[in-house]
Amino acid sequence: MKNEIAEILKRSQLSVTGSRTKILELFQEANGALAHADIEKRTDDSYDRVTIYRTLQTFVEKGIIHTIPTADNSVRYALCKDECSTGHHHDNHVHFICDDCGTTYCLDNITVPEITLPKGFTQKRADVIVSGICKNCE
Amino acid sequence: MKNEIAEILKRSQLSVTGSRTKILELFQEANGALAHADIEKRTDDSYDRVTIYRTLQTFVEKGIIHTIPTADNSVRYALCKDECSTGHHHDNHVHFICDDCGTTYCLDNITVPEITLPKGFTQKRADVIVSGICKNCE
DNA sequence: AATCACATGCAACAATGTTGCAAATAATTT
DNA sequence: AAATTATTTGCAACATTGTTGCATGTGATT
Repeated sequence: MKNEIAEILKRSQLSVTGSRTKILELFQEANGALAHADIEKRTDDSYDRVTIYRTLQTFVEKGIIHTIPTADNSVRYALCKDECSTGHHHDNHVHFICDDCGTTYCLDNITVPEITLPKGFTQKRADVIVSGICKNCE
Repeated sequence: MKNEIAEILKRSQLSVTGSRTKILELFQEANGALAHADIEKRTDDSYDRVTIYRTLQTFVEKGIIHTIPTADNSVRYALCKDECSTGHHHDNHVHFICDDCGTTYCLDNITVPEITLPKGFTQKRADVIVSGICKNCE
């Protein structure tokens, strides 16, 4: 719903614009993560490359999306679930990247196991990146 | 030791050259991970940028170093411990990235917890990226 | 020492990301 | 509803990062 998207933007004190609405829509449709290039393709060059970069940056800052670490140098973004934005939890994520089709899944229902760090280290965030073959490619 | 480094290279069927020796040395000195840019700096532009790219690629292929997933778009590399090259284990790594100084630590002594994936997903590799404040910056 | 295979450097290119600024659009005020 | 203000966008220019082909140089092999 357009209205829902507008609400999300306003809640983060962002102006409701065409590009932001469209990009948020894309994230809601995609049930995986998106890279900058994906967004460029799926918007048919309606928006400037720079605008997309800035929109993604803004969304990350506002906690609407989060980045997913990858072993190659391709940054991917995914929608944050509610817990992300409320901040009432450690920023923990489990992601699965398919070696075959490249799709990135957010496994939100899986909790990140506790990790005991050496003395002197303080944990702020933990990401688990599992790679292998996904359910569509097996 | 130069000899030890030469041994590592020969074992992987690689010619022993200046750049490879130097870059391997850097990894042994650094007790963290290195990015391409770090290596460029620490070699004082003695080697071409392309050579460094290719050397890193080769090292990854031969299992001498491995990449570390990061949330920003900076690929980092770290030396593989013996288990990496022998291949007798899952490719699992726990890394710690300091938000303050940016140093990346390989926490080899910490084991990656088992993660139960949804049906249809097959795990090949798992990386845990913990970020926060390291022992030097606390 | 000569040959062969491989590694390197250079040049050129491609992709990705950043910054400043003027024009356009959204939000706010009157 | 129009005018003002604040914010966002697009363009241009640039910076960084990574890739490829090819001639030259160096390490390995005989």
